[in-house]
Amino acid sequence: MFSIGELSKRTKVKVPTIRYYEDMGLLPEAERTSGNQRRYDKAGLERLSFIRHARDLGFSIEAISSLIELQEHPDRSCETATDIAMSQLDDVRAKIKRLKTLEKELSRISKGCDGEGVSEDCYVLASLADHNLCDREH
Amino acid sequence: MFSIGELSKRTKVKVPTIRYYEDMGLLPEAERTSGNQRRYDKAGLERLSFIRHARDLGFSIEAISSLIELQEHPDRSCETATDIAMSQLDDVRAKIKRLKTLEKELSRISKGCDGEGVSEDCYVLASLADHNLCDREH
DNA sequence: ATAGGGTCTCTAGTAACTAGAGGTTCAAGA
DNA sequence: TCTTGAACCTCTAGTTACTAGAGACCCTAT
Repeated sequence: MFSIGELSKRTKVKVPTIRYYEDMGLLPEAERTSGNQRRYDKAGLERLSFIRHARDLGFSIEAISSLIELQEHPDRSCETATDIAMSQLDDVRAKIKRLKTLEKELSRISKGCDGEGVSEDCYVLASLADHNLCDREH
Repeated sequence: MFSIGELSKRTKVKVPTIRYYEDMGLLPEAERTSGNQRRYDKAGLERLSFIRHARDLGFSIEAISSLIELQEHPDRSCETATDIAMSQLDDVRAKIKRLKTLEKELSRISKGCDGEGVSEDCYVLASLADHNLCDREH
């Protein structure tokens, strides 16, 4: 059994965040000492690692809740879990696509006036003001 | 002179968002009719288009504020504006990199069990629980 | 026994909006 | 000119996923 601070160190999840996850129902209510402090065991550690990992992958708290529920009622869980992961994957792919467009535009914009000379009008500001300069819609 | 609804239609920025931008100081306080309704002109339209475009590119409200201030005091503005754009570009590139890693992991996870048969243990849940299955740190 | 670091709860703040309540104004048609 | 209803007004509160702070209490090592 170890304290919340210890759990925090091992999982790299901050202490208030752990309490927040408990409030949100992602973590079960922790056991307490007689002095009301939370104590955790290996199961708690694993559960929190799972959550942390899923958050790192961009799953929302809500999605993680579903995943955890599936874990606890494992009848037909795999398909739904796969669905959740795939929709997460769609999101990620859409974000990448969008960001690549932005990268293009931004690199064009930033290159505008870092040499000498062209200080009369700022190319950055002009580019932002005039959407027509963009290659694509966004 | 046109109403906030009209401005909203033309810029595709929602009405409450326009008011929010005014509160935040991104937009100057709008002129009002005798009945206290906001009225805008071409300058207002251009300013909001600028903001919208910059937001689309992922600039924070704070960054946009700086950009607007530079616009209004154009002495040496170009270098700072370029700096802001470049740091934005760095952010975008970092996000792309990170998302690509996630994409790989997620596509590996989702492929785990969409065939038949393997329903005993859910690969999605197992993958999320065990970070060691990942190719890289994240 | 006591010191000080860790922990407790609770409230409020963050970014960038969005939604709703309750009331007022504008513009078009009768 | 009057009326009606859509659009507008302000203000408060809610969203997501936390983070920060206040003030009080606990735990452990010396």
